[in-house]
Amino acid sequence: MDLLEGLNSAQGEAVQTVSGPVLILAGAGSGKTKTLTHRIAYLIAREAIYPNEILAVTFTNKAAREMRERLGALLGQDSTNRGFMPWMGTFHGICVRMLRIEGESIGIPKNFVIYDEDDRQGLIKQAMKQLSISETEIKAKAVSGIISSSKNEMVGPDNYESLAQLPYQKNIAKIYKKYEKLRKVAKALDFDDLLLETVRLFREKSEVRTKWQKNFKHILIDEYQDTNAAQYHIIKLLVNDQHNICVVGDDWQSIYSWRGADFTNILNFERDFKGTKVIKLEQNYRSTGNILDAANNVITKNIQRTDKKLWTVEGPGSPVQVHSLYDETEEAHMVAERIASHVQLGARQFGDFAVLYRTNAQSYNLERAFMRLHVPYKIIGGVRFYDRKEIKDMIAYLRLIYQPQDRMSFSRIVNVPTRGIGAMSLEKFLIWQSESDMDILSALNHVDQTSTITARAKCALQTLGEKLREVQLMIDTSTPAELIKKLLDLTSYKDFINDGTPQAEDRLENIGSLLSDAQNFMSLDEFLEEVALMSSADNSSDGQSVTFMTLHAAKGLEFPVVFIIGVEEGILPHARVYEAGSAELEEERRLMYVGMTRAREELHLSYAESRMQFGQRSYNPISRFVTDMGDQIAITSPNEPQTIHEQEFFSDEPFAIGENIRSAAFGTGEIIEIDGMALTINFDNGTTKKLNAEYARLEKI
DNA sequence: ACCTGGGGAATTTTT
DNA sequence: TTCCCCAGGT
Ligand SMILES: Nc1ncnc2c1ncn2[C@@H]1O[C@H](COP(=O)(O)OP(=O)(O)OP(=O)(O)O)[C@@H](O)[C@H]1O
Repeated sequence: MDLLEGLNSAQGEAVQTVSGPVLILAGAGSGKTKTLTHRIAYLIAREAIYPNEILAVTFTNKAAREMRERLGALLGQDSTNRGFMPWMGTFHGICVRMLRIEGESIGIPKNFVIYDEDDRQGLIKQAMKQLSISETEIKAKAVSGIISSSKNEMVGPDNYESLAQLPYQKNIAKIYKKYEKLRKVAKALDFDDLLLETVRLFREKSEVRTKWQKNFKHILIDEYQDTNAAQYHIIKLLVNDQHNICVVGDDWQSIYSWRGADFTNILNFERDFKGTKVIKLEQNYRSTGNILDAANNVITKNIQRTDKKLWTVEGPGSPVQVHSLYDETEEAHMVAERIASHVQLGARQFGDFAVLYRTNAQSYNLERAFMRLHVPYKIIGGVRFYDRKEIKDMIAYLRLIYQPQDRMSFSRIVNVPTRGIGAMSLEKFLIWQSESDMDILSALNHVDQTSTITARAKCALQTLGEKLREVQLMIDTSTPAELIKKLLDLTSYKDFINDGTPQAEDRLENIGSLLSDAQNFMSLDEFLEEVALMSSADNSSDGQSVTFMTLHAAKGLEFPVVFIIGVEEGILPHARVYEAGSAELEEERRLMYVGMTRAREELHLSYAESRMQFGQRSYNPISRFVTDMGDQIAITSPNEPQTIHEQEFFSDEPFAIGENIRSAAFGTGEIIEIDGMALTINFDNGTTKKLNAEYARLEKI
């Protein structure tokens, strides 16, 4: 297969410039990701680079999976055969692999566990308790945020302490230190540590660094505009003197600065790597002209940005439509109804649609409306599957037997199901355990040696210890699924969740899904890694349902028809940025831009004149971004006759190729092609016209 | 130690 | 509106 097939000349150049640093700085839908994928295939097939000598970084696991699939297809290989695959994944995923292999040299045990946001907050609470800092003073959530952003800027606890000025900050410094201490005892790394410790590994162990520098002959990074300081350092440490690094990105689409991402990384790339070949891709293959124009009008209002041109050979297509609705219920209803009608018309599948929003809470109304109209949907993001209570409980059991120092997992499950061990006993046990030199499991087995705990609780802890030990002995000889089954059995967990409430059934079902999920893994560490790193954006969408997600989660995706809801002041841009400053407002604008450029053929924006927020009705004006779009947009108000026409129209049968129709403007003719809502019609007067089925008001004859 | 209900806070975005 | 935390009763 010709690996340059289907690429334009700039893309081809990017693929074939195999040595030296390459920067592909290009706008939305210009084929950056596609180019990157072809480049990897080209390196393997033409340049005879071994797959394991290539490091490819994507933004989500899902993007990595898709890239693997496309790569497999290009190379004629099976994408599930990891042997033929490069090192591919998110920064976090790659760091976990690296630390599992090399971490011991800097004191990280092979079986470290990964702490998520909940674990981190839990551990912070424990740290605060030990320091007698009350949660009414400082909230654990706030501390977590500060620790996370410090880590992303590579500010450690000592460093933070020296920077702390206010008493509030000094308290946080104390908590930060304590947290780190507890975290290390628990043999756990939090999300940010994965990056930070990898930096430390390469800095402190030059022989490890040299080994991997030699190994990775080519490094490729997608969505480079959203890399943070730690990630930047990892790259700098890993690139060898050949400087075969290719990064791809678009500063207009940087939307994660709140997480420490810094788009100046991409702007400074040329400075970082001398002799960089810069390739610009300017042709957009995704969206129609009107969508592109409107998006461009929004983004060019930003001051902090590079200049880029984007053009398309597509026609203007239908205008961006702005819908004004009475309230959020009507808004959701409008979306559901329009999608149902489009599909009923026969031109689209449910999977062609995406509904995007600024905050997760906005999906609630959508769900209700879609359920009412029986329109199938899938939510990407929101509550992760692995974040459900019952799932987290089972994972905590697994984690504890995998890493018997994992204090958070133990705290979570010690009394789940209830076995008569309260907060008091737990605290006493943990104090005693941490002063002994036993891990938690051994301490449970020897709990009779302590005198501070009541006999009743001791007995319960002893029994728990025996059960956990029994499962732990099976680790090396059993699959994750078998371990889960054993744990369910020993703890009677199913009886515990089957409490007769209506949700019990869902929970049991979730446990079932967990089991079947686990079947795909051979070893516990593999499974736990997947669980920890799987993000909410990694859910798969299918062709049979409409996709709901946040604007952030939509990055890198595309859909024929996109709805963006809640395009109001206070929501998009979000009210939180008003006081924050112009940089934050510019990021909101980029978010709008990202959302708009996901659409291929149709883009609908909607806003509600009134909206229920916190049980209070609020009235938000239309977003400034809409005003900025220019005049190529069509505004629909709820009570104008247009809506009524649409209703009448949508009750019609779908159009089909070969049917005869009558148009008020052009007379009678025959449909010769259907592309979404665009109908190509051969009129009897000899002309051929492309008309939008929604506007042209065609009548079947 | 466990359960229940009342009161108050909560929503930006996530690897 | 929903969820989470705490107080008080059992
Ligand atoms: N040379 C080409 N010819 C035809 N279609 C192309 C070409 N290059 C890319 N495309 C198509 O354009 C669309 C966008 O490509 P891709 O997702 O790689 O863009 P991108 O630059 O990564 O976009 P974004 O930055 O918005 O995520 C895809 O559907 C892809 O198949």
